[in-house]
Amino acid sequence: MKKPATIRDVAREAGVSVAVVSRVLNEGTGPVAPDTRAKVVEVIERLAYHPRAAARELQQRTRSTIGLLLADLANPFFARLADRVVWEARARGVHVVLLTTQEDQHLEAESIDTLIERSVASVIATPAGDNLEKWKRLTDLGVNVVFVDREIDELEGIDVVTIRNDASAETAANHLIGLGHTRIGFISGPATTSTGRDRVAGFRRAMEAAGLAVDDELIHHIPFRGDAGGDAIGVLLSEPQPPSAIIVGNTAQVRSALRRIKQSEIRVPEDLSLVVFDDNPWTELVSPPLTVIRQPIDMLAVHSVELAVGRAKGLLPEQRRRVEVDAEFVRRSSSAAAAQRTPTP
Amino acid sequence: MKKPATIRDVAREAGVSVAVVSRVLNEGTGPVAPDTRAKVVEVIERLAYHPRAAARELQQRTRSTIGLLLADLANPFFARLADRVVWEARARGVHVVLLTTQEDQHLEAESIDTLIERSVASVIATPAGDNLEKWKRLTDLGVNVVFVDREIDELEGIDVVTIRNDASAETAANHLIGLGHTRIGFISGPATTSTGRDRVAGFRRAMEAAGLAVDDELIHHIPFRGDAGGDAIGVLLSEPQPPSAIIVGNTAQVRSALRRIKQSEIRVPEDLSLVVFDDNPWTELVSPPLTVIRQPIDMLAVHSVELAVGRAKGLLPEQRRRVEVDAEFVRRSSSAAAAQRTPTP
DNA sequence: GGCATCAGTGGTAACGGTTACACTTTTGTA
DNA sequence: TACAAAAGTGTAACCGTTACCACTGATGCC
Repeated sequence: MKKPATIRDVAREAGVSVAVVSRVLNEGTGPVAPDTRAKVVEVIERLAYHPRAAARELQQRTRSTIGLLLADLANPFFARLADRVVWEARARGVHVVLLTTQEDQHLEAESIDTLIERSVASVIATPAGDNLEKWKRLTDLGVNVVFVDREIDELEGIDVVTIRNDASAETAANHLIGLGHTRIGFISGPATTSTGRDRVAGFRRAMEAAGLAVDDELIHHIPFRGDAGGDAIGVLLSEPQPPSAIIVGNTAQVRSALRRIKQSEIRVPEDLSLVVFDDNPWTELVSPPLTVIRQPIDMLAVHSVELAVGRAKGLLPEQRRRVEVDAEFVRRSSSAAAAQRTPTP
Repeated sequence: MKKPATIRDVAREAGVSVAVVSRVLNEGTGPVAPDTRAKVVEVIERLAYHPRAAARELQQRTRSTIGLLLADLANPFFARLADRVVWEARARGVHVVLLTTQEDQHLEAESIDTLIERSVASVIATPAGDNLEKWKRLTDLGVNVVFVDREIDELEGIDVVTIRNDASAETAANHLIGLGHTRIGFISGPATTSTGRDRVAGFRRAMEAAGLAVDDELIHHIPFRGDAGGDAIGVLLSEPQPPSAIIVGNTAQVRSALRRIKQSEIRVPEDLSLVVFDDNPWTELVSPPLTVIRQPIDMLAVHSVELAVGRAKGLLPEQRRRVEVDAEFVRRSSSAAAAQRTPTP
């Protein structure tokens, strides 16, 4: 456990000054004679010298790291997003500090503080609650913030990357309407999140455009964590006039919703058509394979990293960006024509 | 975008020296009069002062951060592991830098360099290839390394946390043997990984103990990434004497294996019994619900963080630890008694 | 009353890099 | 040949924090 070599050790060993070593380290910051460079490189190699990130960050007041603040890694949607973000970031020579909020406002606030202390150049986040001042403080400090998947309307100066939530929900609804369904249930995320609201808005728009009434009883806003999906299904199915189709617009609740349906007598799609928001590989493995709105996670990752890194390097125009990507509608077997059944007495 | 306040700003504003502010910041490093403390705290609050992590790290030669080096976040097993690790780490006031290797040796080597530069106190990792000297260099530098899920035998001075892979495979095999299966296929991870080898070893042991021949043709070592699971299934099923049961001991390949089976005419469990290594929530949602070896991810996370943080604080005895946790066998409907069918002509 | 102890505070040298600037030496050009 | 420009190198200040040490009074104890 010998203490690691410093830049001065290298300089002494190579018979040059620290400035020269530093210039070798940071290509392009000044001229170095080829011979000298070779010599220095050799010594660096021999001493297994690694410049310490902390010292570098202290001097330059920013660092080549982006913070990734996600709601919940146990949710495959976020897990895959994280995977892609880490990947894309690395392709650009940038590292990622990962923090999770577990959808908790306090943890989110704490995490933002951490990111401030870490003086990251940019932050990619899925905001959970409102923590308005915290986010504002972060941006005031010059940290570039990119919201992905969700957003907070009240905040300015923040880039946003999302899927077209309203349009996606509209597509899903139109699909079911086209199949003859008139009573359609919708399970969404919390009304405090933009995704939770936007999807419902798109759903409403489709229904209204088709001249169908929207029964508020059939719209459920439930949290992303926990197992509220099953309960929501239970409530919907025990309505006096239960829906003949349900859209689960809350990615995290698909599993628990599905489990509840399996436990019941309800057959899919004969008794109930189902469309879910998800990008899980297993949606095609269950019976019947699910009709899904597939979120283009890769695109979300690419764009958010692009923005985060671009801003950090000052390559982008001042004007904040809003990137919306289309989700893909994948029809499988969980949605079918509405039964022509006579109304139950 | 005003530049953030420093400890000197706080000191000046509060009318004290920087030493006092530092002592307020780091409880227990020296006496501070109650009045003075209150005053300083007030100023810190007012200036929204956050000590810069970089400066702190430079001074103390370590930091309160652990590196988490995982193979593949898109794999739900690792994703959940990451989630738990981040969670457990935070509970101990420690942050996590996440890196992924995508099962690639070169990326792993790069990542280890990064961790050195970042001067993390500890690293929790799922080693991919051998990168022996890299790992050695890391430990030589005094970084505490904890391998989780997998291990590298040749390396000393590294803590290990795994499930009892051999025993789990043995359990799975015994379950199938007990159901009357005699030709059992096994799909494992790469032979270069300890999990890949250990599971096969346990399988062999069970077979031999039951006096059953182990046909090497029925044992497949395949990578964790990609879709080799489907191909392996294909090969197994087109054997002259196909197995009546298959254990998929490669978590990452369960999905692709399952998809292949769905595409075929084979019925589960009538024609083929299936036991898979996995801890995915969806294994109970497919038809039939899968018999699984459930890996106790929480335990893996708790123990590895415990070790990583404990070592960093010097709380643990020098002696390296090896923690093995039991996996849980969960019987569902994908495994059934072997058919008493007459051999096909 | 003298002296050791200690709470409370301030000054300042590290920590390990980067970088502005000064200083040689080489090269290019009139 | 002379002189300007450019290439190559070294010195030292700085980034923001902690830790060590020195200093001042107040308190305790014989």
